[in-house]
Amino acid sequence: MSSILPSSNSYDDFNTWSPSIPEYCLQNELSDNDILAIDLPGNQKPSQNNIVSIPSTPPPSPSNFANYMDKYLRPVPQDCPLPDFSDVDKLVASLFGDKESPQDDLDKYLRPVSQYCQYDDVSNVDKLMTAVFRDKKRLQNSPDYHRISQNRFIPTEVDMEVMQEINQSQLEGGYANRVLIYDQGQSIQCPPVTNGLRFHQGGMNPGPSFNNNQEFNAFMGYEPSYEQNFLDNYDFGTAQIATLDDSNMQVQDESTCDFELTSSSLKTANPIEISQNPQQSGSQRIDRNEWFIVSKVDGKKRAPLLHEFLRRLLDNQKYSHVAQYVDRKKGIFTFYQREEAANLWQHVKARNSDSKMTYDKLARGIRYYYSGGIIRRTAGRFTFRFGIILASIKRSPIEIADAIKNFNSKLNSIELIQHLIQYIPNETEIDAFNQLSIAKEKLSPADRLVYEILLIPYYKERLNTIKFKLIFADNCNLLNAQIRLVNEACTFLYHSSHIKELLEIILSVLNHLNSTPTHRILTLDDLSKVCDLKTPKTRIPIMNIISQICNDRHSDIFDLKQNYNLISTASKIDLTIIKYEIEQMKQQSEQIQIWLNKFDDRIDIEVI
DNA sequence: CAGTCTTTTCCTGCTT
DNA sequence: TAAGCAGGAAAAGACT
Repeated sequence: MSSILPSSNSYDDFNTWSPSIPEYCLQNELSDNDILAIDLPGNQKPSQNNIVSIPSTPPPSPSNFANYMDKYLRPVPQDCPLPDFSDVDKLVASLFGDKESPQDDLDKYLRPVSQYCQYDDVSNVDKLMTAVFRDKKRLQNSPDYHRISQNRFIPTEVDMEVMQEINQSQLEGGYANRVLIYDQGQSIQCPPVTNGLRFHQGGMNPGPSFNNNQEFNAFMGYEPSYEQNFLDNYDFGTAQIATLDDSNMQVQDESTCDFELTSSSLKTANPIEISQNPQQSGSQRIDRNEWFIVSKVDGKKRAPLLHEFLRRLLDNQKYSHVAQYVDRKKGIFTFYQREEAANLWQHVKARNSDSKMTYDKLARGIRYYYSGGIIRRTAGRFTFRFGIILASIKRSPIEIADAIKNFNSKLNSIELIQHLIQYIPNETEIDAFNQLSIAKEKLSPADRLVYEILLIPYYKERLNTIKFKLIFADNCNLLNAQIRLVNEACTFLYHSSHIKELLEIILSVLNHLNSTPTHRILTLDDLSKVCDLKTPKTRIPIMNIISQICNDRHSDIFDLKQNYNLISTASKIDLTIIKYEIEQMKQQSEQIQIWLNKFDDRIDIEVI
């Protein structure tokens, strides 16, 4: 595919597409006094003689711009359309016994993600756009800037000493300086030495080096649980994929947009909030609504039962200081602040009483669950373990076990199956069941269910097969939705002339400011780091200059905002995770094929 | 209003 | 020895 950008190295070509600073001056009728550059070769001490006008030669052209564009924003291959999961039922059928359906379908649906969409880092562009919009806003509203014409702003604070200070502190360290001087001596020095960007002079030129403060993809709290030995423990986790949260897709309204100008505001764009603030005990407000259970049948709200309260407590990071899972997979949890937990329970529970709830009483309530198998004993202090939830299931243990044996996924919810997988008994427990001293009829419902399941041949494999069957379609649809979104964002970016324009401006400015021949040409690789750069003295972001140029000459770039949602959302999707999930699903389906072949009594296998 | 379920309260004995 | 745990007994709130 041909790029809209010139591939030639010639400055002439460069001038035709890149708005260089001198051109910018010329076209805006600015004099040499408006914008100057300091050119200081080597460690030469600065003086007035070093202040020269911007060289007439434009900055070197990033000759590989087009290549970078291709590298970062590769188009979607035309011959590989997105998968359509509309016939996922057929696919499931092919996996679970319907030999008419070709097995190839699975490969078709679970192709490597690289075949659907190709991009490396949408988030870089996301950050850039954020910075540009942010500075535009700041330009318009900030008291720190003074509007000198319709679209021109200068810092209100005149810092006449900035030149000397920069000369002293920067040049001793061997940095070259470029200072843009706006009107009467008001100066913006760029690039700064803060944030790790240094412009080395002389000798080997390593080019700009940046802090290695790579943003990590916050990704809505996803914790990748990479099972190395998943074939051993058969635990097919539900695909944990980023949920498309609409609330995070909204671009802030112009009138309420309030970006901070500190570099940390970008680093924490998508924080995972892990509160470390312990709740004060006693009189703190407890929002009961937070704890209410909403009935699936009639939508009525009610206070939680004790075991429901415990689940919610443990699932809420806010209360991690009160109680936390020691081993989430096994359902083992510990109270860290017992009286705090009791206090919470006091305010949340349905039945009222004048007396104070204590941990002792709370624990007695928990111990009542032992007999039903909802919670089991552990050896640890203040430590309990969840058992199998049968409270909300009306069918008998024998019915449930029967459904598992016959792969009846309609009679088994994914919650129950996951739960059963979670609490598959260990060797000791299996031995205990084998040497049962009491009649099986006298077991608790939970124990009776485990007892019945243990009698089923290949019960672990059956449970995992049913689980895979139950979540496969949902997983496919979720993956598909996310891939589609990334794909759309890639396509948009690749074809967006505004994005190209923006990137060109940024690269032009940066290369111009760093235009001595020995300096490495800045490329798209460097763009994401540019967002945080500020002048050391006046703390003016580089992006401010970019914004100003956009404001003055390319205001149509701000139209990008209309499509910003798409890029912003897509940039939060981590393709690595999607790739991992697809790979997992493939492995699982292969494993299930093996299992299905060994289920000797594979009778009445129900096909969805 | 009775019956049921789920705690709540209090307690004794046992264990760590 | 104190603190925590186990579980019996009875009562009580909430719900059906």
